[in-house]
Amino acid sequence: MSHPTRDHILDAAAKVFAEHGFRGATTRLIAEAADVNEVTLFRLFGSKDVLLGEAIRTRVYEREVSPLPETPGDARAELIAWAAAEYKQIVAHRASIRQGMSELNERPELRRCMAQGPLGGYARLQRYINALMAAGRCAGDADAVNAAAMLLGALFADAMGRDMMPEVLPPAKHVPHAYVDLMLAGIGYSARPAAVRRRSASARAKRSA
Amino acid sequence: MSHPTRDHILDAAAKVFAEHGFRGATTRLIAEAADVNEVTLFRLFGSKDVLLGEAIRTRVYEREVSPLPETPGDARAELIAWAAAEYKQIVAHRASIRQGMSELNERPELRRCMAQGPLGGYARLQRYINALMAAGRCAGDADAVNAAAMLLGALFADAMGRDMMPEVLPPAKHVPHAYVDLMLAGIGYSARPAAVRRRSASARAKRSA
DNA sequence: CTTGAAAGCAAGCAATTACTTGCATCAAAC
DNA sequence: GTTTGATGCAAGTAATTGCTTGCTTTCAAG
Repeated sequence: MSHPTRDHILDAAAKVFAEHGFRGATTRLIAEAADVNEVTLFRLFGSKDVLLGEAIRTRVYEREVSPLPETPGDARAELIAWAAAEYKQIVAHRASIRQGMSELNERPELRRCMAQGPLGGYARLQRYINALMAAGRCAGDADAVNAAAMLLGALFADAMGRDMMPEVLPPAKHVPHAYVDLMLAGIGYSARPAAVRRRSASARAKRSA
Repeated sequence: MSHPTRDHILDAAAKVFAEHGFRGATTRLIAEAADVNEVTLFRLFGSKDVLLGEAIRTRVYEREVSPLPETPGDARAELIAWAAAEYKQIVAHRASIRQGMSELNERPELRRCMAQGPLGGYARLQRYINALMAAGRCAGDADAVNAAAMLLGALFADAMGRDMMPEVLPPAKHVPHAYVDLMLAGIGYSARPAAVRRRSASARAKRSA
């Protein structure tokens, strides 16, 4: 290739990183994957650290955030759509995410940009659940932090674990609605807005313990 | 040290692996951590692969399985105790687990022994939930696979994410009961055995969507 | 056609790493 | 006291890796 673009090289670098991790992503491997002379990497980026840093930042962690309405309408449908989008992204980047997490000890500067995406997701979901609660559409004693952590955690763990042990997980197609429904039931959600609220199952379980 | 034991070296190797991963766990680093001459490693184990393989297998993935009764009694208490034990183990080994997951591409032979522990947990939890259902103590349309995946997934993701973004997660002490209560509420659990079952919140949500 | 910037290519360098070899040391078994 | 077996130590080897250098090729703008 006579005019390799920065983008082209960054794509290749991100791919090699996803497969082999930081140490395993040698400049020779990256050059080969980009179909570019190794020297070009150094001329364009200066060092492996800079190249991989930019690749990881721009190709993995600067993901678009999925939309979730500020004021809940059909909560189940909205949450399933949102969860499906989040899940899809995590699955798509699962290899890079695994590598990134394992690199946290040795490259702590990545922590902030790694946490950025997930943090946004948690915050958005918490706001949404709080809005549901404020509208009287779920149990009054529901905890948005717990519920958001549980749903996003389940999505994350599912995406990470499916490669390793698909047989104990729900079928991939059911993932978003399976976890969303469980979470909604967990916070005592009812589809009818402003319906009369009973004590939630959670409250019942707690009281009787 | 004049008589370094295999165990001592394996402990050190597992520790170095947890911090630096497979490639980063150089034989020099391991020898230094074990306070042993590097040559001793090769005399005792033959190669880095064998040494680290045994270290990972015996120190990380051959974890004891937490007990969960075959026939549920006080389900909330039993599940919280079990979840707390599982969570504690995941947290304790979180660094090694991260490294192990990132190494799956390059050392697929570890997959089986890596999945062994989690698989047992999922299976055990699924059986327990099915027993709850059979006893009529939760919604008849509950799905043990989904519920088990959600609870264990939340515990796993919480343990993995807490280093990176503790601020969006429940306080560490609340983790077991927070997720267990959400899951129980999600499957429509009631503490009273053989109580009259209403349609679960999950079923309500589904029907109205 | 000339020129200049950017890419390729071959070679190499210094550091690291897995692993080996040869020898000295030391402690306990006989 | 001597043997024996395991360890430490110093040195070295071959391969890998990040990065550099010097030179040639390419290609489009002027």
